[in-house]
Amino acid sequence: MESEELKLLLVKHGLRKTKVRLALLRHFHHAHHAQSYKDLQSALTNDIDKSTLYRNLSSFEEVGIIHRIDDHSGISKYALGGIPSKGSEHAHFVCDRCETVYCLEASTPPELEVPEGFKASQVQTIVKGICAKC
Amino acid sequence: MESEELKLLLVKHGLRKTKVRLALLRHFHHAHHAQSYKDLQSALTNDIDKSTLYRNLSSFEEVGIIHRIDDHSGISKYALGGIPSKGSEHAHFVCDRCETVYCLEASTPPELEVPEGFKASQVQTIVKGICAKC
DNA sequence: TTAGCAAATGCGACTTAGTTGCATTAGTAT
DNA sequence: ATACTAATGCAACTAAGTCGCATTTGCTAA
Repeated sequence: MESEELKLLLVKHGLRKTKVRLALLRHFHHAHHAQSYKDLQSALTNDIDKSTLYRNLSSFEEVGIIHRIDDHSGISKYALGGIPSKGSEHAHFVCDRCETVYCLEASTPPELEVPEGFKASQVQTIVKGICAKC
Repeated sequence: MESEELKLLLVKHGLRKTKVRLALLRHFHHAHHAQSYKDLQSALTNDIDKSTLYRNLSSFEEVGIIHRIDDHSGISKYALGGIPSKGSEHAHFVCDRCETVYCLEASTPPELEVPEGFKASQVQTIVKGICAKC
């Protein structure tokens, strides 16, 4: 993805083109797995303020540029792609050894039985195991 | 479950019978949904030290008396029953309105496809929706 | 181009779940 | 009863994430 395309991505979602945002998006585009706050902070050469970074992650999530992943580590991870809507849901793989989180794009959400009176609207799946690198 | 049974539960797992632990277990036994630290603290009449409570939850989890549930709220919840092993896994239901967490005992774990080189060992599922009470 | 406004940034202080070290207390085995 | 070990309580700490506010920057319309 070219710089121009990244800028378009921001404009398309009504977000201003700032250095921080472009740097973030550029990194997300190169990353092949989900990124934590720390991953992002250490990847970006000139460091970004904590609140700024978190606020941008929120904005990106809100407009659907990225989605937040809870891998049960207590630390949120983020990856390109919008919040999975009905039909586009995908599971996430968490490596037990290196703790890297991958999106399992091809995964289909299972239809689960819920008790009488309960109404399910969304299913979130996390697969734990060992990744290809470990 | 009688007091004697609760004591046996502790002994069986090599844990000492203390007032705090018995109170905790008694409450877990009456609870019909997963309990957070706050739930437990406010349910127990004489309050328990924070570290003591957390340490006991860890001990219980370690020996398999309870299991910890991550409902993506950032707050761990706990419920009776050991860490789900192959075959005894179950999903968890999180109410979008009241945030109560229920164990879906009857749920079967879905078999998910993972990419080449990846090895899945466990699948954790969270179902979001509206519970019977809401 | 520039003036002006709203949005984004950076900074610091704060919140809150959970942890750790340590002295004291209480279970348990002998 | 004794003595040892584990559990408790307390206080101080950690770390992810949030919030208020002053300053800066991007965008728009004159």
